[in-house]
Amino acid sequence: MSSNEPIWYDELPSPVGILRLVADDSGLREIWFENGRHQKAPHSQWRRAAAPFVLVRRQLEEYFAGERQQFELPLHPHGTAFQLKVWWELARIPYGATISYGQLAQRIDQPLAVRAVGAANGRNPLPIVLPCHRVIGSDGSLTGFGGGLPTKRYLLALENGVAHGDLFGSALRTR
Amino acid sequence: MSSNEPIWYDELPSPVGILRLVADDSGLREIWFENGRHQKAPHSQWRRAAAPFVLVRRQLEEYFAGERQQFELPLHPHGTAFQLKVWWELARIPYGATISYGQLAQRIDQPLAVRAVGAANGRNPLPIVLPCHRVIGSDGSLTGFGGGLPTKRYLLALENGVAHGDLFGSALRTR
DNA sequence: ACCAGACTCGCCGTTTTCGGACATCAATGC
DNA sequence: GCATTGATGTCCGAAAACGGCGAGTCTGGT
Repeated sequence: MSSNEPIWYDELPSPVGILRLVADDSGLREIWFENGRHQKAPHSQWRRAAAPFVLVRRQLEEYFAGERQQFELPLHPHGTAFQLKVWWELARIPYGATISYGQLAQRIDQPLAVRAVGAANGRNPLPIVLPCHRVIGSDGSLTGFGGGLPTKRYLLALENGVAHGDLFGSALRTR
Repeated sequence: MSSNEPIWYDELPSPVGILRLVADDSGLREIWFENGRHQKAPHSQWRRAAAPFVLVRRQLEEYFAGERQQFELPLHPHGTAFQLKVWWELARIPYGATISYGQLAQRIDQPLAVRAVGAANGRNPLPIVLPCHRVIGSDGSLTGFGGGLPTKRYLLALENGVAHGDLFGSALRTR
């Protein structure tokens, strides 16, 4: 049956809404956006606790304050071999940069697996920390984000030092 | 990914061949027949140990010596809800008795789920202890057994006090 | 000419769906 | 006798559908 190992969760307010954090003893497993796309209820056997998330909380707060460009956290995302390959490649996109899905496909040596990369991106269990928001359409359009396009736009604006007030007024095209 | 909880295994010689025993901390999980149908190699992360199987070993030895008619062991079989229902019902078939797949289906209040019962029976992870060998065709034929029909015949003969020598000469029809 | 959209088609991993096969058995029609 | 059929849950394989794409074509408006 499923694992007996304990799973922890907690919530964290942020400029882009409440974040639900999930972790096990070996690292951070998931981050959900409140009202995000794959929103689901915490599993009944999970336990709420703040202690496992002290590091995560601090680094995310620093990130949103514009004071952190890189995360140093134990991560433990779950997925297929292909998905993990894509997700770890995300971590290598520099802060503030953007690449296209096609380029990302090339970087994992599967230049034709473009749609598959898109699908894997769409299931990134650790948004923000694994910066899937830095991947955009080859024509510069944002095309999609689990936490909603405004959030994607906000994160990119944040990383480019743009003033925060214009959550809905950015110059970045939505399409 | 999967559980971190330790899994133990060991082997036990018996009149019907070597038995592979698998257990976790909450009870016996599996018994395989050497050369049985769903024969598989022990998982690489399992650890071999004798201590968890002291009780199991003694009770099985007593059973094969004809000195035990009922097992008193912590069991922890894994399966679907339906399968567990079938398997626990097996434990209520008296020593030496036989019933048909149809009767077994009735006892779990699903008189039509006869084939499903057959399939569940075929996946009994704890043969001998959960006596699937006591389930036979409605016409008295043995019809099938994970450890081979001769073994099924042997177990039934043992439980009926028949002399052991005739492993292949029993009067019980094979079909 | 040029450009923005709308449309088509090929690409690929994952998910979903579907169809059989099973350690059955009783009823039916021939 | 004997083949057929229907009822049940699960597993397994195959097949199809489905995406946070992208390059190419076509169309219509300037």
